[in-house]
Amino acid sequence: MATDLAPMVRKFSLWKELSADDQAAVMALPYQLATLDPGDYVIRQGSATTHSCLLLQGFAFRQKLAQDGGRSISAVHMRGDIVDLQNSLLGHADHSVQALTRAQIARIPREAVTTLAFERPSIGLAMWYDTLVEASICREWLLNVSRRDALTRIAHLLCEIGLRLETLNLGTRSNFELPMTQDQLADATGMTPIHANRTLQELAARGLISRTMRTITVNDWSKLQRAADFEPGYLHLADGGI
Amino acid sequence: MATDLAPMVRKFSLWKELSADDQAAVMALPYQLATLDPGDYVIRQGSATTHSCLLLQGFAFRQKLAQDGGRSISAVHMRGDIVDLQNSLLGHADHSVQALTRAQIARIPREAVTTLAFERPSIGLAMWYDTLVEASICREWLLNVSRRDALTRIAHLLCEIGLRLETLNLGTRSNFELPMTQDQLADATGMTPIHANRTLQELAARGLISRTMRTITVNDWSKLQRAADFEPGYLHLADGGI
DNA sequence: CGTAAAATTGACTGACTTCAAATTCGGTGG
DNA sequence: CCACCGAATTTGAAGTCAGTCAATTTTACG
Repeated sequence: MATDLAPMVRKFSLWKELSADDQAAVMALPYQLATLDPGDYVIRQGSATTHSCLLLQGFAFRQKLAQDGGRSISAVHMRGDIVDLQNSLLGHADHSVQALTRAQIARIPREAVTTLAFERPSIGLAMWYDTLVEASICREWLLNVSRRDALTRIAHLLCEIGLRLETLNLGTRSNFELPMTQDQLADATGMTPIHANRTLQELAARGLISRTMRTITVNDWSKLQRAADFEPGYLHLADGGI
Repeated sequence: MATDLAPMVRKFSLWKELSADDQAAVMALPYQLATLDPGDYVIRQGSATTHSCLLLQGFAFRQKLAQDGGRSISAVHMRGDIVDLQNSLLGHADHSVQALTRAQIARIPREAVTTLAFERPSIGLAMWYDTLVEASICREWLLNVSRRDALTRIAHLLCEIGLRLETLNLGTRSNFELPMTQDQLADATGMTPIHANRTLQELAARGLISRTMRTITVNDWSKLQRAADFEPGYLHLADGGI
């Protein structure tokens, strides 16, 4: 059997224990592989949705645009994330998803996903759970943008990304490669790229992080966590499942 | 049969057509009624979750607190909203839900909800869809707070609330009673109550709205909509279902 | 190398916040 | 019916965090 969809099984297993049968059923989903370059669209705001996309490699992000061109990045996605469960069940995409880096995805027909979800409740619950965790992260970002100052906002995002990369063995929380530009960092924290740049410098000046271009080294995790007002509960990484 | 849960059927029917059997199954869910005063908690951040709560009457809101006491309101809920599908499937509540006005709720055991969802896929899909629409609204709010100025932010929230009230026959989009204080309005739009107050005055000064205390009259809906950068697609009110 | 994108720097501006006080509203009891 | 009180709203003045504009430097990459 092809094991391309193994990251999906790993993701679901974070939320709910799956039997061997369930795991096999996930891996047996029909799919089409595709490779994306940075900036390529996984789905475009307003278009009809027919597929769910699993991110196999690389990074992606969700974004919405304001009338004046202002951009809001509402999520960053990593290997194993089902980048498009959010949009694909709704009739129309209310936002866009784009590749952040070079990325590989698997496109799965929408009906195959929903059918599987209801044939196998464990899988269905894991999917549902997954969308709820995304919503939880979105609420935390809303708090981040609306009630924290620039330094805290950037620090918070760095904590979240570091921790999530560590969970995927793509780095450690104290040393990782930031997969986004300062422009994107700014759009994810609701500030200008100029100020995002100055805030990164301020974090370094205070000794909380060291950095070279995209590499972030956290000098003292618990100190950064405090400065970031970062409480990882909202990621629901160790909730004990459903 | 008791018809207390009829608002839930109406809500689900927005997302997916339900058979008579399905409708009966929803109404037959076990529940306990409770009445809440303004400020009473439906669920408290951090606590374990055992029930889903349906809002039968009145208004409620979701909130999260920052370390420094700053509050972010991440959703406003109305009659028929399942206020706690978000929290109740996750092990721990990552945010609080409180009554905004005097309110009546029905508490439904979590297992009854999930069991029904998988016994009857139409109902399950409607529930899932409901949580996805909430996530969509959250992303729009994130854009609102992070990339729009104060005037546009407040106008946008007024448009959303007006439209949702109209959908529930609790007013019209051009004339409705705002169910929240200016303090709460400020926490939902990421600004200070002082500035929220001045922004309301500015909206009135520009002739976009008239108001007496909590009553909002929209003088020219399409003008307000333009000023608000309000595109109602994110509410998914007429997607044609799944 | 050469080029475009990304990062960085500097000076200036302004939208929103902060702090402090006054006024109005809504409900309660005399 | 009116006096009272806390909550909500409103007003004013001064301060600041972050935005804007414009230019320079560094980096990635063919």
